[in-house]
Amino acid sequence: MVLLARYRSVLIYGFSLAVLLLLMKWLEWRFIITDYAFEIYAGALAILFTLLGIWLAVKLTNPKTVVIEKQVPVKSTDFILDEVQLARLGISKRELEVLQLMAQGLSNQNIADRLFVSLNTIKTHSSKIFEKLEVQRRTQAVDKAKNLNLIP
Amino acid sequence: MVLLARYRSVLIYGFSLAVLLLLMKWLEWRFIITDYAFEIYAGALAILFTLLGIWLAVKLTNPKTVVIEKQVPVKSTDFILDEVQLARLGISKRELEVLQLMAQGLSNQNIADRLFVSLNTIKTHSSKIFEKLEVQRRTQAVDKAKNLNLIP
DNA sequence: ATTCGGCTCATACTTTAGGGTGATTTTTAA
DNA sequence: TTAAAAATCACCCTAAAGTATGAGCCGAAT
Repeated sequence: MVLLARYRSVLIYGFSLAVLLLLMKWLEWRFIITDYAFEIYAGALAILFTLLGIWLAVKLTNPKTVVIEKQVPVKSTDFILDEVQLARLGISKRELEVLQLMAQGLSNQNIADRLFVSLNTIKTHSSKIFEKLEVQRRTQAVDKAKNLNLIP
Repeated sequence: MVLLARYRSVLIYGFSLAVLLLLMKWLEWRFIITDYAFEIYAGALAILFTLLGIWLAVKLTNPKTVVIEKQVPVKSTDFILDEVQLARLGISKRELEVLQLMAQGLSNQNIADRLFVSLNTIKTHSSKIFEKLEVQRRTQAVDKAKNLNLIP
């Protein structure tokens, strides 16, 4: 049934063709086609089938898909670490790691557990981070680090 | 000249039509069109002009455009407060204010000074914020609030 | 081989943050 | 106007964060 619906246009076209040929036959019987009338007949036929062809084409043509890029504000998932800043401030890999976890709201104890080191180690890292970022508190560090593109 | 280019297809069609009519005239002169040959002639004409019509339609039809919105990440400098979330969580104006300053790395004492209230007041606000955001620390609160679009 | 930076850990101490409770005063909305 | 919500503040106590200092370990560079 889907096939029938899909090729409905083709069927209609075929049916129309048959009807037209019958019509032509009838016209042939009805009038004697004279030489001068032939061009008119052929012209009418040409126009008719041209229109039929156009109609058929329009019906069957698949719509061309045009991709239009619409600018949609998306929370930029892309983050590019500013390694220049990182080097400039002299922040080590481990310190950056701590900074990232800090930004996620983890306590020093949490971070220590996560990295399998002692609480004191994290405290030391934190202190160095604060020194290098020239801040006093972790919330400041996180804020500044985000602005400097050190963390997402 | 643009017009000429635009309607080139139409011109070609018209030219083809003229050529075909001439051909028909020549054929007429060449052979005596007998009754039995007429249907074949008409059929060929029909098919020819149908194809011509299809070709014409395809050439002239403007492509049906289907707009597909492609999400392009744009760095969103703009921040729109999610008031729905704010209402859902029951966070008051003052609390949001405190939250914003908290996100900037200010200590409770700093915030108290900034808002001309006592440290205890800020502590109370903080506690309520943490309750409503279901967090334990200010760093968590800031992180969560940013994800919920409560603060920039 | 030795110096140096990075990572680790510890102890001691201070400051800040956070939890709990209770209370007063505005402000807002029914 | 009156009840509810918001904002204010205090006191006490605990937990977490931050400061200061010293030290051992290890790998890379000189």
